[in-house]
Amino acid sequence: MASSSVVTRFAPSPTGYLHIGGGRTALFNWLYARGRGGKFLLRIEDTDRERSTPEATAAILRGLTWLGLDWDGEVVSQFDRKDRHAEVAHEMLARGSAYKCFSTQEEIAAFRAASTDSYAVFRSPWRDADPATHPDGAPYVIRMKAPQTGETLIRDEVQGTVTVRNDTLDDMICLRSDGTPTYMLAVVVDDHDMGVTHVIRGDDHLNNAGRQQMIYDAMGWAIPVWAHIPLIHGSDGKKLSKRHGAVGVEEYQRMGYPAAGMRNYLTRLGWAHLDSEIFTTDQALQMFDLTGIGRAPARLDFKKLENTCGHHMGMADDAALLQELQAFLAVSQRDPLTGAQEALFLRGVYCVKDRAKTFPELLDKAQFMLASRPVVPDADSAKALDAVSRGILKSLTPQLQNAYWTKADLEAILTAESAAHGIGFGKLAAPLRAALAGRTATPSVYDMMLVLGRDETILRLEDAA
RNA sequence: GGCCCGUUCGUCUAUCGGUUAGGACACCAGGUUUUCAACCUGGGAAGAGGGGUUCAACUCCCCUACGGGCUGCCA
Repeated sequence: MASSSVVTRFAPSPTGYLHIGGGRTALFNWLYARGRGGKFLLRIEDTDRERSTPEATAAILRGLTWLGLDWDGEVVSQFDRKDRHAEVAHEMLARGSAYKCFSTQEEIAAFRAASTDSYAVFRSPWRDADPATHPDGAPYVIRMKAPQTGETLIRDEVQGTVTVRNDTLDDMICLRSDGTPTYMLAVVVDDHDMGVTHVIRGDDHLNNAGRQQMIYDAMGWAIPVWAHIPLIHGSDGKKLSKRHGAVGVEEYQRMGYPAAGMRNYLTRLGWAHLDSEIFTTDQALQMFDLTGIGRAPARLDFKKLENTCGHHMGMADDAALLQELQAFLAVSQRDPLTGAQEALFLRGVYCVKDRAKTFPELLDKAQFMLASRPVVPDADSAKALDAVSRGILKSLTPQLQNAYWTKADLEAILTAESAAHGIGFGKLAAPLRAALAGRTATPSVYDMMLVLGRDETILRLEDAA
C-alpha cells in the first residue's frame, strides 16, 4: 500500500542544541509520516568529528521528545556507517561513475588563486586519467564523475521543478583522502539504505539535491520525493540567530510554552490549510500535506506563538497540564509542586488555565491556591484592606461558617452583604481578593472560595481582618 | 562573480485567470465585566517596481530591485 510505505527522517548534525528551524523540519517530517501511517526515522549526522558531541545529540533528543516527536527504531549514527559509505564509493569507482583524484589541497588552492574568477569550478586532471599513470601510494580522494553537460532536474514538492546546469557543478568529493565519507555521499547512502521515501529538509539543501541525484543515478537507486522547505527567519526577516532571541527548542520549554501550543504554532509557520489556525495534533496529522507548505521564509512572531499557546493551555487536560507544569518546574530549576499543592491545583486549574498562555503565567494566576497562609497582600491589594473593609470581612465570616459552599449560595451571601453596606459588589470583591490572594488581579472571588474551601477561606479572611 | 530559490495587510497566510483580495495574530475604537484575562461589535491595514500575454492577472512570461541559499577533503 503506497500510503503506508512512507518513510521520512530527520537528520541533524550534533553540533549544538536543537534549533527551532530544525524542530520545525522534524515536525513536518513527523506529521507527514505519522499522518500516513508511515515511519519517522532519526539519524545523527556526526561525520564531522571535530564539531560533533554526545551532549549535542542528547540535547537534540530532549528537544524532539519535548515537542512530542517520537521516532521509529534506533537512532542511527552516520559515523558508524562509514564503512558502508566507503563501500559505496568504491562501487561507484568500479562502475566507472567515480574516479581517484590525486590533486592535493594545495594544488586546488593554487588553482583557485591563479584563476581570474575566484569562484571557478575546479576540474580535476585525474577525471579521465589512465589508472596506469596513478602515482603509487599517494593519497587520493574519490570524486564523483558528474555529467558536465546537460542539466539535472529536481522535482520538488515544494519548489516545483528546479533546473540545475551540470556545467556549474564540480566533481564533488565522495570519499576523503583519509577514507572517510563526505556528507554528500553519506546522506544519499543512508537515506537509500534506511528506505527513506520522502526527504523533507531545509531549502539550504536544494542545490545539493542535484548532486545527490547524480549519486542515486550512478548507483541505480530510486530518487526520493524531495520537499525543500524555506528556513525560518527572525522578526526582521534576516536569518534566525541568537540576537532574535530564543533559537533553541529547549529554550522555549524553559520559557514555559506548552508543547501542544508550540507544535500548533510551528505547524502553521510556513504551512497552511485554508483558514485552520488552532488545531490539535490529531487534526494536524489529518490535514498536513506537502502542498500546503509555502515557498517563502517565515518570520517568528512571539505574539502569535503566545496566543496559540493560550488556546492550547485552555484546551488542555488538567492532569496532563499538571504533569507538564511539573516538567517545566524541573527544567527551569524551580521547586516542584508538593502533593498537597498538586491536589489543590487539580481542583482549581479550571479557573486559571483559560487565562494563561505560558506556565509562568499559569503559576502566577494559580498563586492563590498554591500559597500558604498567611497571605501577604502586595502593595496594591493592601489598599483595599482599610478599616471599613476589614470590618466587612469580619462580619462576613460568621455567615460563611454556615453557608452551603456552592457558587449560588456564596453569591447570594456576598450580594446581600454588599447591599447591606450600600456598596457595589466590586467594592466587596477587592478586599476579598486581597485577603484570599493578596493580589488585585485574580480569578473570580467565587472560584477562589470554592477552590480553597470553607476552612481555608475563613482563615484567610480572619488573617486579613 | 556564477547558479538556484523566494517576494499578498506590521506578522503568519487563503486565493490555484474573473472575489468588495478572505482568515488569524498584533493594533485602534466601543461594549460587557468583579480585578486580570477572556469575550462581543466595529475599524484601519496587502498583491515589491516595470514591461508583456489575455476580453480579463495577485495568479502565466520577462526584466529590475530586495531577501535567502549553494558555490569546502562542513553538514
